[in-house]
Amino acid sequence: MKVVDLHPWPATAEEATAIQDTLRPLADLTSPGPPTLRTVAGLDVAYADDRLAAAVVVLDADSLDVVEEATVLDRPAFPYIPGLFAFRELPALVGALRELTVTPDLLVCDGHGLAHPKRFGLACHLGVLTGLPAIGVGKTRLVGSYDEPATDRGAWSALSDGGQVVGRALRTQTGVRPVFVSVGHRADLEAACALTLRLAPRYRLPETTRLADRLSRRTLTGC
DNA sequence: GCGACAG
DNA sequence: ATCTTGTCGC
Repeated sequence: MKVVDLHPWPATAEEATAIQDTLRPLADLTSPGPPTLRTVAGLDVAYADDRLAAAVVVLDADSLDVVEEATVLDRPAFPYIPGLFAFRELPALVGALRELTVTPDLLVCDGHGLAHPKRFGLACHLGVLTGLPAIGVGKTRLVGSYDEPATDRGAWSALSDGGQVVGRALRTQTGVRPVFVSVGHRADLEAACALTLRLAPRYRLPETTRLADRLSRRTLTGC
């Protein structure tokens, strides 16, 4: 699939923050979500020493069967700084997306979107660069506070930061820790949570990110 | 100054 | 993210 170029690429944290400020207004935070959902892509990155492997796995939205996979071996493009995490993985992830022959209807990112100190996490960034609907599903919190959701699958509570609801703590399986869902691009919070639940029929994490995680690790090991 | 801090 | 054994529980 086609993805816009990433330049200019930041050399400093200040430049990276400036790019976030520039792109933030382009994120669509209120659309109802993809009208038709045929394919869904999960993205993840694995690290070893100074190398990384980015993986994208495209699933059939109904059967959750794998439709296509793509990987890219690379070096971290930026140091890890909370809030600027996206700049570390973006080039490799975009490279993997470019190799896809099918254009997915949704991107499921491991990390946050709106639930970010500057309201522009990885899910927003990838959504804007690709133009595709994107949501963030994080394993841990970056910003905000929340009440512990009820114990049953589907239970949730608002994740609030700076007097604003930036996401939800969503229980995807009864009795497991919640995941943190936030809007990325072209899909509102309600849709993002419904999609997350649909993609996580059996485990805490969506099948998209579980499969992308597996693929990224295998790629790093087998080379 | 002291914590908190996606992956 | 990654380093890592056994162990508690369904």
